Amino acid sequence: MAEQQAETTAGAPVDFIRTIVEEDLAAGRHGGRVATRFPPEPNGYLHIGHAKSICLNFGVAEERNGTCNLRFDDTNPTKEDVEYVEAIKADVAWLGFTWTELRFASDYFEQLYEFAAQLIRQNQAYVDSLGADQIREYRGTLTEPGRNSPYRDRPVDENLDLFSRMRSGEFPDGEHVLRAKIDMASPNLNMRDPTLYRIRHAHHHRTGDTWCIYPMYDFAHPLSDAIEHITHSLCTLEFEDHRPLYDWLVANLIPAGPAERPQQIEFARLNLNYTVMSKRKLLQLVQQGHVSGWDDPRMPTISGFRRRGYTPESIRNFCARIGVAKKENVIDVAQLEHSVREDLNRRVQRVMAVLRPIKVVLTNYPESQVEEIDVINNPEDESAGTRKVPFSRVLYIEKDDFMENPPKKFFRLSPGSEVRLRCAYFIRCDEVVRDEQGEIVELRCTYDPATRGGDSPDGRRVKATLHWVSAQHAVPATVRLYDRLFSVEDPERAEAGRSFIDHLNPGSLEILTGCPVEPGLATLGPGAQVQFERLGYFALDTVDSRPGALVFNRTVSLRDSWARISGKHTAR
RNA sequence: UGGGGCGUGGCCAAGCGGUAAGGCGCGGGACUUUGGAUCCCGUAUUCGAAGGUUCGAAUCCUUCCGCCCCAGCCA
Repeated sequence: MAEQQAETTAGAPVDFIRTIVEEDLAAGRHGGRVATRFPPEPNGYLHIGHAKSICLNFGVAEERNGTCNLRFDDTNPTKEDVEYVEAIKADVAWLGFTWTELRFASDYFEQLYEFAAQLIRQNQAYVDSLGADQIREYRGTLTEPGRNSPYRDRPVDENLDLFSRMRSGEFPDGEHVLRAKIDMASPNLNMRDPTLYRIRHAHHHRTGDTWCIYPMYDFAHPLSDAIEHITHSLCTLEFEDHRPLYDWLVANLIPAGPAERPQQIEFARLNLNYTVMSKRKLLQLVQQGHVSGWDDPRMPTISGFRRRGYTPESIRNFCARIGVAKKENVIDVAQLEHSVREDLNRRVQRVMAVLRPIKVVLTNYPESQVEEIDVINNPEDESAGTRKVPFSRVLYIEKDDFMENPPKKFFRLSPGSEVRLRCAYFIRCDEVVRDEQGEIVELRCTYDPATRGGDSPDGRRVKATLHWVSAQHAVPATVRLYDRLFSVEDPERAEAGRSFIDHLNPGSLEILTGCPVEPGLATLGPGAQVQFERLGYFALDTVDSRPGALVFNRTVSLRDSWARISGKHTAR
């Protein structure tokens, strides 16, 4: 009973695709095998939307002891590049998945060519010599049926001859195409004699100049799935109308019985608010220099999130939480941010850094004295222990941790009030020093020697604890504060005369220099992740940070209820 | 106006004829040496709408409404 319950709980499908997989398994289809594939085209970097697909495909396979191939859909040489295949492999691996086989659609070009020839022999494909414009005209419209091409009834032998001459390079681009012979009157436009092969005299990043005809996605994909014995071919909703073609090709070229053929199942792609997700638009951001590259920490790319300080676990948890369904969706970025905070909170060390410093002088603290204060590394993890942080007479605290005329809900430092310096002492502000312009330059305070460690023996309480850095021991750092790339929820929404570029958030990157951080940070390695106490999670930049010149990227700020109370939404 | 999909709280999402899970967000409280974290409590008399079937409907039927996708020799 308990055993059975554990089994149902652990094995319960969590979405409609897993339900289908389970039913197929129960029905004994595919001999109890589950085989999926993640099929990116190497024409750009992977983004968070791909992460959803990756988690689904690899996840379903893992759960069912199945296989999942990484297959590059490299059928259009003009848009693709090895740079992208390498980046994609790195991103999938970083997310923590291991592919069963690494494949390329181009591995199958010869087999695909044979399949095409077979279709011709079966009188189910023909070489059309209409131009692209004419083909479009003949296709008809959404409401009107198409017309047969005058070349539709070419004899099989002529088609075979023409197709082989297309392959051998006898014709220029666009002269002929190979089309499936299906039904020009079909209400589904994808079935109106879809193009299977086109001539492209282009260099392919893997096959070089071996080929000058390339298969279309609609032809290559189902057959590649069949070649790899894929059982469940998961893709996004816009391919729903292509399924009849997928099934037509498999049924006519693959001997397997219906229950053994690969099955295409569509799910809704991921959309996130305050960003754009299409490769075309991301490419535009890169090419026009609105961001520093595909891995700019503001980009919704896997590499951008990685550089920003996101962990693979946080992205996988995010994907697990948003679910898989067929409804168009727009996920709130807050959901993603929640996932990183949750993960970083339990694993990352706390550290003190002051972003916008104001000097505090402890007038009753001995001039040359330095104490090594024990500071807690991670209150969520006792085993993380403590570290020594130098404390002295002159310190820096955060500028907005002080207010000369505080509103009632302000608990931090103000004239006459007492606060705690984290793990150190209680201090009280006695005097505010200004320069000629009236700017506050220094706070003169007194500390209570009896409160060392942060507790008062007399039971006195304070309402706030501030982070601090000893001025003479501080190491300067550059800190990059990232905010959402776009200032509107849906930058892609069509608006007369406006492009998504017009919605870029001018404040998406704020760079702070010379920020005093505790000396221990000088030894952190690239990519190291920490929490700046009371501020947020930060990661040492993997590209620009140097041992003597630290550069931190803010991954995400801490939740800040004071910001909500005070109405200041610019997270510090 | 043809075809294919989808409509459950602000955003996701379970549910599949027996009387609305969960997460994010939001609001309130407890606790707190991060105004962090954690912990409580609250947040849809109602499932796009209207009819119908049924003892009983988010779940079945009918009609209507709304949104998305398709006319690449892109994927």
